[in-house]
Amino acid sequence: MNQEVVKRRLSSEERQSEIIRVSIELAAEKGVDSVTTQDMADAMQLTQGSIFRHFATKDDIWVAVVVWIRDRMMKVVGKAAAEASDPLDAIERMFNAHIAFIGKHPAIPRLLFSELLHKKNSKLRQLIEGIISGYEAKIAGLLDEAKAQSLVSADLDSQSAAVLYIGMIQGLVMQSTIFGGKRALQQQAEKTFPIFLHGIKTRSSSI
Amino acid sequence: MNQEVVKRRLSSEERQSEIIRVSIELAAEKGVDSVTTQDMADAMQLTQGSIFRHFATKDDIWVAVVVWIRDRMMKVVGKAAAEASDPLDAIERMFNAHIAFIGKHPAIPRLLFSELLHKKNSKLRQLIEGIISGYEAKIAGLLDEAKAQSLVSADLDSQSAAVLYIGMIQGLVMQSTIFGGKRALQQQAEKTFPIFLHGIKTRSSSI
DNA sequence: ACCAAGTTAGTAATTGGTGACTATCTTAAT
DNA sequence: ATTAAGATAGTCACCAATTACTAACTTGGT
Repeated sequence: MNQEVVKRRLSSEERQSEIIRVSIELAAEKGVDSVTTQDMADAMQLTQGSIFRHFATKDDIWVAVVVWIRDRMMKVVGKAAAEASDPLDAIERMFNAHIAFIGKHPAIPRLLFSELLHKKNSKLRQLIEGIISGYEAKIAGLLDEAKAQSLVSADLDSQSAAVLYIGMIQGLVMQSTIFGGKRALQQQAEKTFPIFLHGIKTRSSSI
Repeated sequence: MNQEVVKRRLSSEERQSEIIRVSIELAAEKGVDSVTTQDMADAMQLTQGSIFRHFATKDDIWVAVVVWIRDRMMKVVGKAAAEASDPLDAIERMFNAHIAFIGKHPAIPRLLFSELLHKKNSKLRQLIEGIISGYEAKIAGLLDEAKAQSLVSADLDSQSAAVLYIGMIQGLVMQSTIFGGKRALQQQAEKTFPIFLHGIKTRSSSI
């Protein structure tokens, strides 16, 4: 009758991963700020208090979430870049990897951009700032290489182009947040990247 | 001794404007979600309860804020576009007007992008979606005109370019949120726009 | 191989605090 | 004198964190 679901007891490490996972899920649904520890517990069929067996404070959970994201993203994007033949190819591969990653975890850009950035918190803020500015620096660096190889315009401002690159991703995410799901994201991304690419390629003397 | 500040009593209409004003200010400082009605009251030297003489619910305040932003932005951007000589010029003038407007009210993109977009609320969400998609449609429309006048590449996807345009603004805002103030925003914007512009101009057959 | 002792994850109830909203009184302005 | 804005003092709901306790593993000594 009572088909009792086997309630496994998880190790603290496993449970921490579980908490991180559901936190990301919940943040995708209702936004970071409105996710409560009760929500997390409900999503895991656990009591609210037991969360604090595994994390000292709720803030620590978000820190762990952002670290998780950073590590996964670095791995995925880094692998994509490693397979590239030249700097421009690397940027394109990173872009595609990034979009695919976001498609799998729609909550992530929402977590990184904007919301947590405005917390006084400092720990979280610094973490996120580090991720974004590191990413931007990586793109700018690749663009400098591309310039050295004459793949892009010599008078291109690499940093500004990197800002546009990241903005492009933000714009695509917002677009897909408003209209439709991830299918739209992929398709829209494919159409948008060439415009960016053309923007950084050699121009005809005049600005 | 007690240099009693003359505490004027405002009409409900005046007080509503005041509430909208301080709400935007506070949202810029600490993010929309963490602004309380107590914060607003403090900022106006008023008691918390009095707020509700002028707005029925807190949500109504944010609705009023977004409506205020929409009206101001439409006016500023619309005027900029009206002075333009051609569609591309209109886009550039709109961009500059938009950046200048954001420079004056740094909270605004934070209000529109992301945070309030993820509220179930519907009223607010619809309002914001309307603003963004309307803006995007306006840009896409101008790009279509530009295409008709052969000012941009004939095979340009106007909608994708509009996504990139909006993303560019988001990227610039985020950039200036992380590093430095509005001075940086203006300067960075001037360097970034030409890259976008070049991206939409005539390309050499191949994509 | 066994089991008592120790350890750790989970529960249930509670605490301290905060925030939106309200009912009632007070006062300034016409 | 009337009335609308503001003050005061609440209520109610929610939430992070804690505490006292229990159930389920793990392990070392026999």
